[in-house]
Amino acid sequence: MARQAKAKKRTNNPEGTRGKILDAAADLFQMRGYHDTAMQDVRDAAGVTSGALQHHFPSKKALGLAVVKDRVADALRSAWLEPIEQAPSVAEGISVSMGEIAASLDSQGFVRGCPVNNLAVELAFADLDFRRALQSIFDEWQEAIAAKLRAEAAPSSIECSPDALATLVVAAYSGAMNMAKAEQSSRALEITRALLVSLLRFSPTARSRPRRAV
Amino acid sequence: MARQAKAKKRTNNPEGTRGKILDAAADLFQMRGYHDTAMQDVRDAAGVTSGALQHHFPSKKALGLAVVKDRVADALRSAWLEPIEQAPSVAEGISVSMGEIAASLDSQGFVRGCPVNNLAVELAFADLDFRRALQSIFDEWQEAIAAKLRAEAAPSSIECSPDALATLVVAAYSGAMNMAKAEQSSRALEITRALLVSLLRFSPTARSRPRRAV
Amino acid sequence: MARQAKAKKRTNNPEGTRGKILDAAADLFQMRGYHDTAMQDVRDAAGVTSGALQHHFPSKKALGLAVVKDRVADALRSAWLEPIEQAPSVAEGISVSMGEIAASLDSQGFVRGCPVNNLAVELAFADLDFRRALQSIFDEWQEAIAAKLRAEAAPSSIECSPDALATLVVAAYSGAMNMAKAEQSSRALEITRALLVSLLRFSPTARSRPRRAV
Amino acid sequence: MARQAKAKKRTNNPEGTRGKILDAAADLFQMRGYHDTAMQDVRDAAGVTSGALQHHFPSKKALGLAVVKDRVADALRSAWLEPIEQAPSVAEGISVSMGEIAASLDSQGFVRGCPVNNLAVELAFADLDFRRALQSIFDEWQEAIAAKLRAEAAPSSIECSPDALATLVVAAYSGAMNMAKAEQSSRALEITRALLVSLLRFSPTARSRPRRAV
DNA sequence: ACATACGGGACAGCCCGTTACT
DNA sequence: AGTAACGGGCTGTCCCGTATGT
Repeated sequence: MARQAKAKKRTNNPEGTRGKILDAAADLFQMRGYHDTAMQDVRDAAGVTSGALQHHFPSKKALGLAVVKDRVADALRSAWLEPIEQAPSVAEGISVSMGEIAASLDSQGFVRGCPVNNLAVELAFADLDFRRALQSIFDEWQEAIAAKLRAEAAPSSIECSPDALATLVVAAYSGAMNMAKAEQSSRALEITRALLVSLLRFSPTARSRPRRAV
Repeated sequence: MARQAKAKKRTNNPEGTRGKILDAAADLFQMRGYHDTAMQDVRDAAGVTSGALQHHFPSKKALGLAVVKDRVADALRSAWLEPIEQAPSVAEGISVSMGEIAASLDSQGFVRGCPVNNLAVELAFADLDFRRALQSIFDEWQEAIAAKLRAEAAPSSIECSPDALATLVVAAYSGAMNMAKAEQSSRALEITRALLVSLLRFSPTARSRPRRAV
Repeated sequence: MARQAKAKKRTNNPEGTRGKILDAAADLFQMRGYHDTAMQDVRDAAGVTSGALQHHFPSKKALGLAVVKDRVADALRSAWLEPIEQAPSVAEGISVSMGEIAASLDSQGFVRGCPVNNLAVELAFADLDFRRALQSIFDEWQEAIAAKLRAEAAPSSIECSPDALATLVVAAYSGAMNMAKAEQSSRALEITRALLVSLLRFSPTARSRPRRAV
Repeated sequence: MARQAKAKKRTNNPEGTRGKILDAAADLFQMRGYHDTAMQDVRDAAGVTSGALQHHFPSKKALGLAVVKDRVADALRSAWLEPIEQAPSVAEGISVSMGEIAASLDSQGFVRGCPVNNLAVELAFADLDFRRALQSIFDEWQEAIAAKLRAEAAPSSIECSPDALATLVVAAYSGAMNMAKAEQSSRALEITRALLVSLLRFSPTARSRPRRAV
């Protein structure tokens, strides 16, 4: 995953100082949280000096927001948005996304949690700027799922509107990730994936059989 | 000669002092997070001195763990475990719990998030002791729901086992709370509540006609 | 070593709380120094509570002075004063004292230093009360040696007066102990002992043939 | 023309700042001891800010070790090593060194003790790093004297080897300084100086008589 | 652009002592 | 006599940000 030939769509100038800082910061923020990460930790992890760090990010908050916008958002895109767009159905897209995440958790051996979640829980209430940045990520996330759901044939009932279902999907995933973090296991993630998939297959939008949830 | 009445009188009240500290800490940890809360904030909020605080909680971590065990666990019990036990069905229990939480959010006007979630996301990965304490809360939570589900007649398929459903419920709630925190609104909570309830009503375990949710 | 039948010569009331505290404090002060020893360390080492400690010694300084008077002075007496008094000559007395101290250092495997020295160096300059207490110990020490020297016949030259020689002996021992502490070895102590002994044997005050050192 | 014009101007002077800190720390450590000196005292005495102090010395221990290496060692050099090297004989070198030290004590009116001694007694046992640093100072000290003794003609017996004599000299001085500190007087120092000098004059290196110590 | 020096403020933990209580 | 609660204050360290220097 490090220096792979295949470039991301957005050119992040991975060789640059800024990129190294963002990588290090994204990693530390996800692992230890924003407040428990000192700028000096970022500095050390990125292998740059305070001056260089200061040059690119005038404050810790600026760095945090940049991480949200330039790293977390991208991570979400590649882990969720793209798989769902390219999948034949929402159910399969979710299955793939969550499956791969769970698999990577298992291979890693530990669960650091979802970066969107982590930062949202830690900062959304206290800081308006972070809230806005994270909220727009959540919105984009739900909208991507809802759009795909809408594209899947049959009209849905009010209670099971695509928007509502999308919210449930994101919520269930987020919460499952929290639980996975608390128990350092992919168990909750796998269970949630299975239930979510079967729920979506038999949701009102599917035609094959009379509606039977799960 | 004047000695100013007996204003000097100090009254020992260990349980009271301890309780005040825990209350203040639980509040601050939920609102601002663990790392962003200074011991001095706790001290001030509780109206105690450093000495008293030190006496009851020798370290910040000890205070944090005590908050988890003596306050967060209790909050979960009264907000989730008891309503579910006393409700005629899981669906109704969940509906009541989440409904009341959403209602209190609306009346408050802001969303501080679920204390279990908040601490789990911030601390579970980095600190083993917090992880264990929070994990046992998650376990208890799921088990309470699963037990109630098991008591609701019809056997379920493997995928829809009471345990799995319970995990989904907790995950969906947790994630919805995260989203609610990110957007400072009870929207995600309400949507998740509605979907969860309808899902549970029509799940294999339900046999008779749906009952009215709160 | 705990509840042994064989009592020390001086009855220190080993069963009493006060004695336990003094023993623990003397030990800690010698090992870690006065300022690096917390009252709580003393409390823990002595196995008593803060209240009990407070009851016997109203302040840390009071405890320190009590240690000087009730423990350090006694230690000096049994390690130096008595051996010298009972020895046939000063040279032999010194040889015995320093030899035994060096031997106990070797068997212990570490050098904690001389308690008189340690406290004098740490406290004599800053605190008048400690200075006085320690100074009187130094005085007693020198006087005991000088008295014995005076009793050893031949008159001495001015430069080699008994008082001066006694000062040199105490100084050489103290400094050797410092060096022993710095290098954690009895080397300096042994060398100093040997030189001191041969010096005293051939000093103007000695008249007869040298006697065998212990 | 006051320096008021460019009040904002801050001038970087790393060596100067570092030196000021070391000077202040060396002084305080000698006067009040290591543990009784707060970093804030150093900060205030040096007239620097916490940030600057932290930048140059990341911890109190680092500062302490730097003081030993950059100040105490130098002080020893100018007070002992150089006088001895330049003196015609060891005896005279010692006489000069100790005499000047005693004289400065008298003119000061108080005795703060020998910095090597003070730190060795306070820290050598508990801290390995300090022990090593101080031990190497003691070694250098003895070696300088021993080397000069070796250069002084006649071969010596084993017991009165130059190394042994050097150890005695250092020990006697150290201990005398301890006593001087305890009684706040140069008395012990002067006595020790006189005895040491006369001892060395008649030491094996003198040819006139068959070896007879003192 | 990057690197070092510095400013000033906070934070968690500790520590000595006093006071209520048994 | 002995225990536990409590009162304040201090200490070493850290941390974020700015200024200087190259």
